[in-house]
Amino acid sequence: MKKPTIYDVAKAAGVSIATVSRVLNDDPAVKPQTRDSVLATITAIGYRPNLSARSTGSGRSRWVALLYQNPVIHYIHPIQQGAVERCRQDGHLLSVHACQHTGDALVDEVLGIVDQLQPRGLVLTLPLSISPALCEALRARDTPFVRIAPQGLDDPSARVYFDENTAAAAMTRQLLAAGHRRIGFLAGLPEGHPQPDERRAGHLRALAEAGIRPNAGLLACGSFHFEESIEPLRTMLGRRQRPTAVFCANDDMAAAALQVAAELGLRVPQDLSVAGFDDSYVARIVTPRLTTVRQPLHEMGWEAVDLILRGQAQPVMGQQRILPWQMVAGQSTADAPQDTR
Amino acid sequence: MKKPTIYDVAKAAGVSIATVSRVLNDDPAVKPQTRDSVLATITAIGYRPNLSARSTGSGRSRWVALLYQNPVIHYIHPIQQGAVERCRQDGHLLSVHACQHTGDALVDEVLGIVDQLQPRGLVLTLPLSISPALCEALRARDTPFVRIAPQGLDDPSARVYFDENTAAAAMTRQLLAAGHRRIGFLAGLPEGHPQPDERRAGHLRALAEAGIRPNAGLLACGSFHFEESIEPLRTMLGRRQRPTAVFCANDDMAAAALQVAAELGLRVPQDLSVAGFDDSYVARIVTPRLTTVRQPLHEMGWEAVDLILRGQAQPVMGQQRILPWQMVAGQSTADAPQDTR
DNA sequence: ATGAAAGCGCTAACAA
DNA sequence: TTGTTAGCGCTTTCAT
Repeated sequence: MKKPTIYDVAKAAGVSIATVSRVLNDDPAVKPQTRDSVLATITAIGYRPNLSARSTGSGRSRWVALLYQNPVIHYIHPIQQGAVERCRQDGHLLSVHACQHTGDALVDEVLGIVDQLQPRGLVLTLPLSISPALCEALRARDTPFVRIAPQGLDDPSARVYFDENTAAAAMTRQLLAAGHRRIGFLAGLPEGHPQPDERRAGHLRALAEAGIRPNAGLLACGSFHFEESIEPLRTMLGRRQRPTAVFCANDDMAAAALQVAAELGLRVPQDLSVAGFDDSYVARIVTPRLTTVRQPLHEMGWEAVDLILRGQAQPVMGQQRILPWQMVAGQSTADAPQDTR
Repeated sequence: MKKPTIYDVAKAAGVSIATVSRVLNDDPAVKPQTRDSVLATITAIGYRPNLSARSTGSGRSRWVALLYQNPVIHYIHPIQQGAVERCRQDGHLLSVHACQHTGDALVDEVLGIVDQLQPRGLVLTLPLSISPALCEALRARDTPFVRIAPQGLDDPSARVYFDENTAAAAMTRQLLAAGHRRIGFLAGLPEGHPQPDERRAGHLRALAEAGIRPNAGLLACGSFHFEESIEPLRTMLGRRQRPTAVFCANDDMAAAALQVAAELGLRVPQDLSVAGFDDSYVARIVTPRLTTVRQPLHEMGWEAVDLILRGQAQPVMGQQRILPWQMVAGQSTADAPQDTR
C-alpha cells in the first residue's frame, strides 16, 4: 500500500485537509475534540507528514545545518550530539556538512547550502566560526547562524562560548601553585594568527601575574592536532633547560606530549607535568589521565541550536550565551621536581 | 531582493521553466546551446534550486540518512566522514540521526525518519545494523538500506564489511608467533549475544589451531567501551597467572588495558603486550601506539552511500562489498617474556 | 472552529 | 528540442 497522505487522514477523520494541517502545526484554533479525533486517525493509519512538502508549502524548512571543516573529532562530535538532541526536541533534523574550500570558494559553498537547504539556521564551528568573510556573507543573506567561538569579531551575531582566557589562566596558575616555573605552552593557533588566541593570552596573563617573563623557547604551536604537535614538542622538551610542565591548548596535543615524554624517557607527572584543555574523550583514555579544563561541548551544540530554534540567532541581533567551565583533575600533573624550584 | 526561482531563470534566459528544469537534471535532450545559455544565466543571477521543492516535485529526495546509536565516537565519525564525501559527489546531503530507543520503539523511530525524510537510503551502523527487527521493517517498507556489519543475518540486504574473523585470527597468530601462550581476550559483545562475535571467533580459532584451549579466566567483555573495560581488565590482569598479552576487540578497550597495566605496574610491552582492533584515532594517540588491525571505516561509509546512490541497496536484492583489512604495527606488543615461554 | 482553494518551487507527462 | 500544464503533499489566506 502507498504511504498515506494528508488526504487519507482527512477522509478517514471526516474533516478537511486544512484541519489536519492545523493539528499538525499545533494551531490552537482547533476544537479539542476534533484534534483528538484527528490525532487518533493519524496514529491509526500511521500517517507521517512529508518533510519536503511541509517545507515547500510553508516556505521554511525544518533543518538545521552543522558546518565544520578539518575537524578535530573530539571537538566536533560532542557538539553534533548536542545539536542533534536539541533538534529532535522540536521535530527538526540536522544536516552535517564537511566544508572543503577556503576563502571565496568557502563562502560560495556555504551559500549553496543555505540556498538549497534553506535551513532554519547554521551552526558554525571552529575554524569556520572565526571567518569574518563567511559571517559577513551570511549576514548579507540575512540567514540566522550561531558561532561556536571564543572570539568576538566585535559583531552582533549569535554566539556560544566560554571564557577560554580565564580558564587557561586558571590552569597556568594551578601549575604555578604546584611550584612550576618553566612552563611550556603549546598553542593551537600559530603566532600572528588574525584571530586572537584566548588560551595563549590567558596563559601569558597568569605568567605575568606571577612575574614570569615568557620564554620563546617554551612557546610552540601544534595547530590543535596530535601529529603536528610531535615535532614542536620534541624540540621544546629536548632542550637542556626543559620545562617542568607543558600546558597544551587541547587534549589531543597533550596526548602528543605524553608520547614525546615517553620517547625522551621522562616520567609523567614525576619529571614532567602535562596539562590539557577541553576534557575531551582523549583526556580520559590516555595514561595517565589528563589534568584538563572541561569545555562543555555537548551543551554548546545544544545551546547553539536552541538559539536558532528560538529565533534568537538573527544575524543583526543575535544573542550570546556564555557557558561555565571547570577544572578537571587528572594524574598528569604534580608538584614540580624539588631541584627545579 | 528575494531568492531567485526557476521562473526568474526561465524569464532571464528566454526559455520555459521546463527547459531550466531539464538543464538542472542533466536531461540530454536539451540542445547544447540552450543548456549553455541557461547555465550562464543561472550563475549570472545566482540561482540555486530549492531542495525541498525538488523533492516534493519529483517524489524522491536527495537525502541519505546515517543512523547510529550510543556511538563509539571513533567508529562513527570516520564512517560519517566517508558518507558525507560520497554524498557530495552526487549532490546529495547527509542527515544524521542519533537513535535513542530500542525494540519496537526503535523501529518506530526509524520508520518515522523514513516516512518524513524519504531518504534515498539509510546507512545502518553497529549496533543498529544487526537488528533483525529493524532490517525486517525496512524491507517491509521497501526502503533501501545498507548495513555496515560483519554478520550476515543470512539475508539479501546490502552490506559493507570486512573479514573480522580472519583479521582477528591473524592478530592472535601474530601474538602466538611472538611466543605468547597465555593470551587474554576482551570481547565487545557479551557471551551469548544473539549475534555471532566474529572477532572472538577468529581469536579462538587461531588459539585452537595452535593447540591452545581457551581459558575462561582469560576471556572477558568490555562492550567496546573504555570505561566498561576497566573492571574486567583489572580482574583479568590481576590474576596470579596473568596473561602475557591481551587482545582487545577495539582500540578503546586496548587503551583501557594500557591504563590498567600502568595501575598494576606492568610495563607495556615488556611485561604485557596489548593489541587493539580498528586502527582508530585512539590507536595512534595513546602511549605506546597500539598494534592493531586497520578497519577501513572511512571507506565503509563511502561505499555504503555509493551502494545507495547506485541503486544497489534494494532490500530484496542488495549488493555486498567486502573491504580489505591490514595489520598495523605499533609499540604495544613484543615478544613474550622469556620465563613464560 | 472549519472548509475551499490558491499557492510553494519544482518535476514530468504530453503535446507540439 | 521545447513549451504547456497538471501534479507533488503540504500550508495558508479568505470565507463561512
